[in-house]
Amino acid sequence: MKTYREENYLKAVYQLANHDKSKTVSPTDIANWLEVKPPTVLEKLAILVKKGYVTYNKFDGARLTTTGKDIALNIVRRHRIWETYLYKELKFSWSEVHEIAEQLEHINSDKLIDRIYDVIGNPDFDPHGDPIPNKQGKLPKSDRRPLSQSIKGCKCVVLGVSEHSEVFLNYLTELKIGLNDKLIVEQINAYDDSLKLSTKTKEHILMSAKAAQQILVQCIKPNCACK
Amino acid sequence: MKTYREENYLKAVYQLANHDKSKTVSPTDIANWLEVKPPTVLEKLAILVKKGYVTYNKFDGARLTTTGKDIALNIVRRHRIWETYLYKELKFSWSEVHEIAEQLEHINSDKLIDRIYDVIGNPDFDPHGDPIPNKQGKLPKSDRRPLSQSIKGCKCVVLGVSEHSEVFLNYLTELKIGLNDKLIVEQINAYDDSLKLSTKTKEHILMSAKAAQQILVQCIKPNCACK
DNA sequence: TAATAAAATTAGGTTAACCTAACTATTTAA
DNA sequence: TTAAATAGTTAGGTTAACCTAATTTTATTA
Repeated sequence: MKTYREENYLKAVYQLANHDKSKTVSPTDIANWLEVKPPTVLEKLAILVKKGYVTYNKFDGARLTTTGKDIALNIVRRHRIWETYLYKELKFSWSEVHEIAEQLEHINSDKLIDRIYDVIGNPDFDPHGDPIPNKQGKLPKSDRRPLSQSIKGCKCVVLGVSEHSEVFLNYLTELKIGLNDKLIVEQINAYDDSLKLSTKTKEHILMSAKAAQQILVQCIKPNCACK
Repeated sequence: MKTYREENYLKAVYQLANHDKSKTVSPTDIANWLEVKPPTVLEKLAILVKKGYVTYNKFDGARLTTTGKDIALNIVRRHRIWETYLYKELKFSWSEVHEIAEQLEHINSDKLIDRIYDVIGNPDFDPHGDPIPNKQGKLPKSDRRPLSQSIKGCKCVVLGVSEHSEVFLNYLTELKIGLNDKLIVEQINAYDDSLKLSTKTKEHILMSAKAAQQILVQCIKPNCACK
């Protein structure tokens, strides 16, 4: 039996591991993420280890086993499907969908998920550009990297954002930058790495390196030297 | 803070009280309904009494206070809105909606409920004909009573069912009797109280008293002597 | 590298929500 | 009307999920 708490612990491990792949997932990280105290996490980790969902030791931190990852990906799937549904079908805004999806993701009905996934047209990506795992837990391929890694002259398409905060999303809306928009990097300021961009609708957009790090793009300029 | 368990206890008291208004709601009734043991119920009742949601004593059983009733009716509201939504928008069948709505009713987002209530067209009744309480916990008026109380010659409109089991609903579907259908009572068998009915599409339908007790109707024959 | 800070861990405690077993009070029925 | 059955209650126990405080490890930095 998987309770919603157990699901949340597994999802936390998954998300923390993916957020920074170079770092191990420590009990303290999980505790901060879930807003509980480290001893609570240790206790739960022991249970998850016993159930075969994670491995844990002080040096490698917590890692999901294959089974654990399957469960985590299924919750991520449900979350992203609900977010898309709330956004597209029920006309919720960017900033509202996450919190409600956090609750809805724990509703236990495959048929319901299948049904709403059909209604939204079986997309591969949610409205943030995040990939929706399939039923087998496989993520659709997408070659995304931060806009900040672009070089001058690069032409990219916006495929997502790595920050989901309201203030950031509103900032993008103001700049009229949205999913699937094409950006041309006109200039990169060598001093602070800020960018000058142009889009179809707007030219000479100035953007800080900080913001550019949160925008995920794919280069579509043939033979571009960008990484 | 209202947990989903607390919500379920209050809903149970509400439903048991409404199911048989002449009977008090005993700890054992609640225990059977929620599939827990009586001591568990007693314990929870003490908490609910302390919180001011119910009153309890051995002789009157459990009764909801005004506050408790407001909470219970809000859950009933959410449940019936979700059932209608699942049925009408997501094309779930009669027999599937209840179980999923049992989970969805605990999702805490007034905005979500408002949104889906709008989508289904702000109806007063759910697909079982059960009234949907408004936000203030007021039930829409409906004058319903069992078909079994009809007399010969009575003409009634079907406004609901008091049994929601799959087998019963399938039986009605077979007889082509649905919500808002009109029935004429041709004959009542004095021996076993079985009825002979006719509808627009079918004549001489035989129905047991048992089934007729579960169908809720309103008489639409002017000056009918039925009760 | 020794002192300090931070993280991991252990020990022990709380609360909610469940349980069984035993007992008491109330009904029901012989 | 008394014995048997049923319902209500109390006592005491378990587990999950949290906690704080104290201790041990590990990492950082002066």
